[in-house]
Amino acid sequence: MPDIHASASDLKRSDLARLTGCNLETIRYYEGIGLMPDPPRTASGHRRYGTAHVERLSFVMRARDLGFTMEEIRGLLSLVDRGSHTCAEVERMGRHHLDVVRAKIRGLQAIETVLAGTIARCTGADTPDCPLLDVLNDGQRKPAPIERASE
Amino acid sequence: MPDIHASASDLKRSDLARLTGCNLETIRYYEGIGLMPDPPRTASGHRRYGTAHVERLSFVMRARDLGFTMEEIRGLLSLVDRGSHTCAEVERMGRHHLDVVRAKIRGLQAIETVLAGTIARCTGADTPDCPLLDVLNDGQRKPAPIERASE
DNA sequence: CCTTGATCCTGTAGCTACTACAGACCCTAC
DNA sequence: GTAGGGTCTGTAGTAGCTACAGGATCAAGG
Repeated sequence: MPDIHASASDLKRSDLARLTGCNLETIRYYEGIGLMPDPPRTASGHRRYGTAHVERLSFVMRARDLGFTMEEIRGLLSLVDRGSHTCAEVERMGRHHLDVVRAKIRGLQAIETVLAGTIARCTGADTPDCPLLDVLNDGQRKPAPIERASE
Repeated sequence: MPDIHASASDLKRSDLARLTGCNLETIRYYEGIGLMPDPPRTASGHRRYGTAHVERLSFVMRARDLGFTMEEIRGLLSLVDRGSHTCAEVERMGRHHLDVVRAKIRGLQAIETVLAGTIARCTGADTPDCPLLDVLNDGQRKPAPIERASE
């Protein structure tokens, strides 16, 4: 039967993982790179977490879900940890990230356009001629087979 | 002065890099993972490439530009190398990749929606209160007031 | 009290797709 | 002949985890 006191504080690593949805090993990783503070330990060296750790890790997870890089999350956390952050600062970081996200979307949409347009011309027949291969070969003929030296 | 014969065949690795726009080291990497065939060597061990290598690497580069993974590119190349590929096969791989690309777009658009909607409520003031931090601290309490694109 | 099985610990290797460097060798021009 | 590049190999580093090996420890059943 699970420890009834584990829901408030005194959490094991597996409890923290379960409560946050974070992978067990990732918690240790975040600790290693300094995103999560070193937790207190039992006499035998086992990590014990409290509600502050749950909140901290949840913050990291939500930032991660929004696509922030570890470096950006580190920046957000250090702003908050500093205790004197402003909405303007946070907004600036958010806007920068939004720009990155939108650039990624545009890049993928460009790919989608080419890919969808090309595949639409595919016959789906059992012939070697293929518009997609033509695009990959850049409008040229079929690739000349290379005699492979080894492998 | 550069070798005047280097444009047709007998290319050095740096020539191949220049002609394809591929990074010098990446060529060796592609050779290592078997995407590019082991090229012939001079007596002293220097790689020499021909036009077939240029075409092959260009194919890889274009597939890469379209976001295909190395594994997918390997699949495309092995189809072509087999010499008996069909448009249907290539199309199937292309459609699968297109699905992946579209899923990525949807994921990023969901992020964009939340991020843009949240940042729009930022005051940009010198106060610690910040809608973006609210979302990161507790995704439930103050969600962005915008309909979420499903998935 | 002892055993068993689950969980915890540490360190390290693996993943993708490169990129970069160190140190040795080679090649070409002057 | 020598100076400077280019090329060779192997290895390490990047992001962001994830997974395992091999040992220590914990919690419950007998």
